Amino acid sequence: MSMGNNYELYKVFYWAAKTGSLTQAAKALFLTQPSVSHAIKQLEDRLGITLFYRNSKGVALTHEGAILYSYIEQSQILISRAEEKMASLKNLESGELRIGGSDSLFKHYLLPYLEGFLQKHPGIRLHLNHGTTPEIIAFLKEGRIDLGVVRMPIVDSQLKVTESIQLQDCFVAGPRFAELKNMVLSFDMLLQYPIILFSRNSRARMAITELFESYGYKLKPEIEVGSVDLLIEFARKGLGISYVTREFVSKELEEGSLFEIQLDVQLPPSHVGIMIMRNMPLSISASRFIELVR
Amino acid sequence: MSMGNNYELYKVFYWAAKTGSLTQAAKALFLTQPSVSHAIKQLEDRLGITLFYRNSKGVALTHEGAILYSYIEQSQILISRAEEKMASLKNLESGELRIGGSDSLFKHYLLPYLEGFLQKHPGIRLHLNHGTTPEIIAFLKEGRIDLGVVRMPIVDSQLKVTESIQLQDCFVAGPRFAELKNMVLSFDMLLQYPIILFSRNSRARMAITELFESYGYKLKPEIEVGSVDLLIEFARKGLGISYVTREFVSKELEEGSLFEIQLDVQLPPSHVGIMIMRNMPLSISASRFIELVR
DNA sequence: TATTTCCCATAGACATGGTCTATAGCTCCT
DNA sequence: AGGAGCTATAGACCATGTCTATGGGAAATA
Repeated sequence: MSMGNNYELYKVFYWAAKTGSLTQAAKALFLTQPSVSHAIKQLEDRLGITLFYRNSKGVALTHEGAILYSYIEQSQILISRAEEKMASLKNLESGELRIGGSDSLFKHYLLPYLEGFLQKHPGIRLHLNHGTTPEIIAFLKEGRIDLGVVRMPIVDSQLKVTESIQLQDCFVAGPRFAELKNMVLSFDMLLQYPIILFSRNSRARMAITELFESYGYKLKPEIEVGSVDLLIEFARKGLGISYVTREFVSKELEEGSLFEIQLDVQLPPSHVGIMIMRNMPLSISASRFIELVR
Repeated sequence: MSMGNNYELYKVFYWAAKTGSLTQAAKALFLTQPSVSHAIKQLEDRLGITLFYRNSKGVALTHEGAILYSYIEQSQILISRAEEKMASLKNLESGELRIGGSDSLFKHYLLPYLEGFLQKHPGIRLHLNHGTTPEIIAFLKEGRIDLGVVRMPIVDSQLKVTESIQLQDCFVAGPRFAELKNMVLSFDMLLQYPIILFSRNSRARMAITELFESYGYKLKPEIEVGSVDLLIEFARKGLGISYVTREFVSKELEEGSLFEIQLDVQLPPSHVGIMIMRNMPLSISASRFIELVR
């Protein structure tokens, strides 16, 4: 068979060589001296090479033993480093957390959790990948991210989605349209005003468009913008009425730079979903982060 | 206690990661698949970290597993190299042979053995250290040479000396003293001629000086030289009568450029001794070389 | 020289734990 | 639906690594 079959013997050899004493090696390894003696003898037998000179002071490497040691020492050091690294990963002293989602969810939903997590675990490197929901799902399946944060609903049998907080989309306007503040509008009335929508095929836009259609209306935006920030900004400047997530404009609503348009139809709420791969183990950092969010 | 206690598990991990399959790893390690499965599970449990994604095609490293692998791979490669190196040492495909002795013994006694040994084992590097007998003994005790080749007798309890071939010292002269060729000389007569001796405190010189003294004569050389080659050369040139080892001038005796002086007293023979440290394991190359010489 | 005190080696009992066979569950492919 | 890959699990078994007890040798101590 192969010669030095049992790698445990190299560990014993390493400590015996390093300490120059079987007794010391035994202490380091939490073994007894005879065990170490036996292990060394066994390694020597398997290799067919005498590795140590024994005398009453201890042991010393033979020439061949010294050659072996030069390799084994490196090998053992690598294993030690590996174990240290694993410990640091486990304790979240190092590692990385890779999250996919939309910019707005990062900013308005995840930010406080991320702050807390990074403060508690400064060794963790954070990677945020933004994209559309299908892109995020693709990232997840490619293993490029540990978890995705998107709007529900998600239907994909490979994914496990846990519902998180509820969000309420709504129409908001700036002071320019102050006359609408205390009114309850119908879709009909709303469509008299310039509408600002998110430009991309976002889940929220598709949902609201469908809702209007189900009532027999066509929702055609005057302006399309590419970011949630611009949706807010344009509404504030009076360029139109923006369809936004209420929770994302809570500051503007409070300070009065925006107000919510009241409609005679209840707009459907949406939920944030946290997606992970079903049947795939979570990275340590990701599972800890999800605990934190929940 | 410490986490990844059993280094055997890393070997299993290495092959599982390398082949991407527990079944393949089992084949490589001459184990069964359940054993590998169990070993991996155990390593994961001990580390507290999931190392592989399992699916019906096989296994794939998790992020953490990949980090572990980057260390373990190096470590395993080093062990493989170590085992290869040990095998090559054992087969005398590499290694070194360090011998101490006198120049003349190297040249006239060991040379043919060394030639044969090196031809058979071209990977072995030879180190020859010359010095006086006490120096050689010191080298041995310091571990700077594997074996020493010197004249007997040696008395040192730390050494194990095996007697090798017998050598006969004698006086030789060149054609200049041809008149002595068929004579049997007494010490008295011999001392009429210029004597050439080895200059250093060599064992042979001390022995012959003592012998003369035991017969009541004082052996005082006309010329002292520092090498055996010069002893021979000076005698050939007729500068005097040299005290040399007969076996070392066999060529000159045959071709007639030197002849042996016959004495009425039998000069004591000497033996070559091969010294090694008692109670210390021999290097592989040294023990094989000694077998060859014996 | 006698004594103590370190070492390491050996013997034999014991139990841990690694390995096996058998089997089940899963996914993908035909 | 069936087959052919995987991996996971259960439980029996025994090899081997570990222990205690002991012996012997060398070196320091007295």
